[in-house]
Amino acid sequence: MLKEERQHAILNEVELHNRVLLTDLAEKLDVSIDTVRRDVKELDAEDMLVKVHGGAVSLGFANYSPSRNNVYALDKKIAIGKKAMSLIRENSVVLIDGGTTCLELARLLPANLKLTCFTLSLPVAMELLTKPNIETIFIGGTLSRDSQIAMGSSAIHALSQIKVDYSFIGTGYVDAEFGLTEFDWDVVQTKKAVINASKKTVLLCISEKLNSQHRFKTCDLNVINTMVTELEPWDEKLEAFKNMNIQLL
Amino acid sequence: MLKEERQHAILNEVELHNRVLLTDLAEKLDVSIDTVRRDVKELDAEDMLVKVHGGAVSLGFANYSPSRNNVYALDKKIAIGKKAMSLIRENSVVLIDGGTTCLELARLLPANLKLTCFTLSLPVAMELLTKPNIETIFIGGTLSRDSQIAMGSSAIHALSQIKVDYSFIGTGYVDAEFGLTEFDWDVVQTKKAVINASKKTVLLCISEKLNSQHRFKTCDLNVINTMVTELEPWDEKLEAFKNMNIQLL
DNA sequence: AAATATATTGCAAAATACTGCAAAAATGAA
DNA sequence: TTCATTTTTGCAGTATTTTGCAATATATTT
Repeated sequence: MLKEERQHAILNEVELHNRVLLTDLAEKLDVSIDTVRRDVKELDAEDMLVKVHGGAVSLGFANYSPSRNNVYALDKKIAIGKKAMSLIRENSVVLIDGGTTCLELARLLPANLKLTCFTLSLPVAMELLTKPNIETIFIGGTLSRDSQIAMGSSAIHALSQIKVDYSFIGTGYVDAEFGLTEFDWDVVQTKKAVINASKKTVLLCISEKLNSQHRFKTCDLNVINTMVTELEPWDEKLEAFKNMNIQLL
Repeated sequence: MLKEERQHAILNEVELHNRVLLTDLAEKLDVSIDTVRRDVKELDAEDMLVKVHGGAVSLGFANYSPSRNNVYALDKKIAIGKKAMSLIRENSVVLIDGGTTCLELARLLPANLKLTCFTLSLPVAMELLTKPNIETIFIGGTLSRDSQIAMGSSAIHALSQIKVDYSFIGTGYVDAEFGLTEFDWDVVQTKKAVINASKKTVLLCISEKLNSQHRFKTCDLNVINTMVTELEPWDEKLEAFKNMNIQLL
């Protein structure tokens, strides 16, 4: 088989599936993984696809995936995502909310993890679609322009039909006493529906949001099962949350 | 055998198969491999084919590029989008399907147009969110990695709950006799649901797809109200579609 | 921190390409 | 036709490219 031929086959696979694993390509094309890796490297240099760890994604996809250039406190959010990852078991069913912290969690999901994943967020959905082993189900609804999240009655109704093992949610504000609060009423309604749709709810939250509040209340802290922050467990900022029935990560 | 004759044979092979191995050519033409190599080298210098390590590929094969591919039919699709735009009235409720042609329509929607817009397609949804006066509602469901579209029973159920003024759909293949067909069964099911959810259905279709067909049938042409192509109304390719009850744009 | 998966690097074997050369074939003028 | 000239062809030796493997480094996952 000609090298050019093989590279065409790779491009076709990538265009068709948007993301492919090098191991799959090697098997399908019946060459060593080194050869596929070299091919993908060349094609990447020619801007025919984008090489990623373990595989390749199509240009179209790489362009849709939102940039995280100006994400506030990115490293903290990555740290939170990594901690939250430890809760996810293979073949479980989870829901990932919108927001940049939840998006980081979606990014961190390994390509080989088998998972069923619900989401309300367009960017999260885009990210999940790059993972070959994740079945992604989008909860439809009216899309909010600024948060790029499905909301409204149809989203709430769709959520009422499911029960996931874990949901990972963000919040605008959190306070040990007042619980989770938001700026936006519709967001509150949707988050309530998310919490109802999950056996366990995990709150992802950077430390800046601790002990802050706003007008509309999503829920009390005791309905949250786990709170994940980037802080070490003994950090004093977490003091107020310690003698509540919440697992702190 | 004359050299010229042999080179013609080589070109034929290359045109026919897009790729040839020098070893195969040498055997088939019953000359040494050095001779075919020299022939291929000459043909390459004359830009009749592209010589590669171990063989040769046709010009089309060598120039293939997914990104360039996308801009290829872009003008046609933009033309179609503009024509389709003329059907959309302010404050109406429309549904825009997935596919690159429908995405062009979404791109062309003016920023000041007030509209309620349903869609199943992630890229279309992203695009619609950039338009300040369009209310976008995403039809949820299991997302297909390939087409980035919501499909499956939940999408179909959600579609059963709505009735839009116009739906704009694409198709894999269309034939005057066989109607609309697709490669993928799930896509067919979803498109059927889309058609049922709309008062009027508009098919957006570049001329390359006319008179082609595949395994699974979406619907007959008579359930389509309007077909939009980039062709002029009097184009002969449209002849077969003219005495059906379809508005041609 | 350990274990696993993926990447990179250098290397050697195999396949392919290039060079120069001589024999064979074709060409063309006497 | 004949013979010199040119072109074409195949061969042998040498370079280059491609490929898979192993060792090492890096990244990722547990």
